[in-house]
Amino acid sequence: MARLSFREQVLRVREDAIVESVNRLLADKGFDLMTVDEVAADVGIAKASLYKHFPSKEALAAAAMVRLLQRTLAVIDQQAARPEATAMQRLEALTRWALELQVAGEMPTLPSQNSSLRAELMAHRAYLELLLQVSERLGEWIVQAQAAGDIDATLPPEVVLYTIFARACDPVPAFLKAAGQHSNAQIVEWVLSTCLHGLHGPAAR
Amino acid sequence: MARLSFREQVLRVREDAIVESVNRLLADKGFDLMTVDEVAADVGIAKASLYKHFPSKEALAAAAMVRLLQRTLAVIDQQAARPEATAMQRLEALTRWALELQVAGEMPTLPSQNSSLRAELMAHRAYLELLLQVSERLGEWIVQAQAAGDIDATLPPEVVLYTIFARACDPVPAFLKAAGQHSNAQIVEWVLSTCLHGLHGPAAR
DNA sequence: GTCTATAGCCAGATAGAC
DNA sequence: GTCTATCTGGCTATAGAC
Repeated sequence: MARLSFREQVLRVREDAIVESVNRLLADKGFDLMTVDEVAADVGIAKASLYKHFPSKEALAAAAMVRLLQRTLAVIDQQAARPEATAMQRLEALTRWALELQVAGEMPTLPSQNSSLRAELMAHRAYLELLLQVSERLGEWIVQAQAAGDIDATLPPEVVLYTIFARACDPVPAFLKAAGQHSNAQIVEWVLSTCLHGLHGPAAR
Repeated sequence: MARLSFREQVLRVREDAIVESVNRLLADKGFDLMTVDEVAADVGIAKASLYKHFPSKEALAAAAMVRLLQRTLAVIDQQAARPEATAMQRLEALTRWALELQVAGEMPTLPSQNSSLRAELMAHRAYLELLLQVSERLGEWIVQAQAAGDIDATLPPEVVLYTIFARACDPVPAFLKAAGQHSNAQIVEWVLSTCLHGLHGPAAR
């Protein structure tokens, strides 16, 4: 890989700072309530400068989602490197990581309804590529976990995949945090338990 | 109760039509993407006339939520009238009803992040009153189901309550509908199963 | 590439006649 | 209470100087 010039490194660092701000603001207020002015103010540059780096608000959101998917893949790699772990344990670890990210207020979430945003995401190659990679690698583990009897084999793998994905925007952690009576770790364990064992709980197993 | 005059009845009917439109638009596009112009056009009146009935966009959303909670209470009453049913069966029936409403595209959902909306809801007495009623009546069934061993007794009842509430805005049904390969009834059963028994499924019971 | 200043647009809310 | 026409503010995006 070619070495980056100093100018390019500066550029890269600045863009990282932008995407990190976007990530936090998306986690905080969501796409519709996040304004480009806020992002610029948070990064500490002028709004017009922002638009030199990213052509639209949608592109900002897409960049934040790409960053999230890259981190997700890193966690997947990390779990894949545990030879002693079962597929189910890997899926559980990934889901726990996502929930921890969420209770820490660092999980960006996009409205699935906004059509201009959807259009831009569906045209974003890096995003689609990463989404496909994540889906495929989780898909393998899901099938393995079903074969091992750890996941209900009558569920289509896509149902399992979406159910795991949905933990990233589960409103339950936010509600429990708002109540203010429980630790983040406790909240994560409860939500993870209801995801894996349902309301009935793991008692009978 | 005093009989309503003819004028009052007309008013009531019109407001019902407004709230029904809001309900569908909220289910369709969500609060942020729903415009007051659309609501007016959908009802077939001028925007200014809308504002004679409801003082703000937030008030429109609140009215839709009040309607939803009233219907929820009606379903709760209906379940309470089944003497042979267990608390768990009643909770399950209510959750199934909510999921059916969602796949039918009739479940209004509000962004939990919007603060002006939250403020207006928290100041809306009828809404709060109904929310409290629903929570208390479900809370009773939850405690009973825990005592009967149907729900994990180590979960705080509020965790169970929020988990059930969250089925109303679960993104999984919408994703599965978008895939277009499954019937609405099948989708409801899968999501209900993952809610009650988790990914592991009911096999071991 | 950074800034200040502003264009252009859209949506929530209102004025005022009827 | 209904309408048409308009106000107002905030937001995305851009022009143009440096």
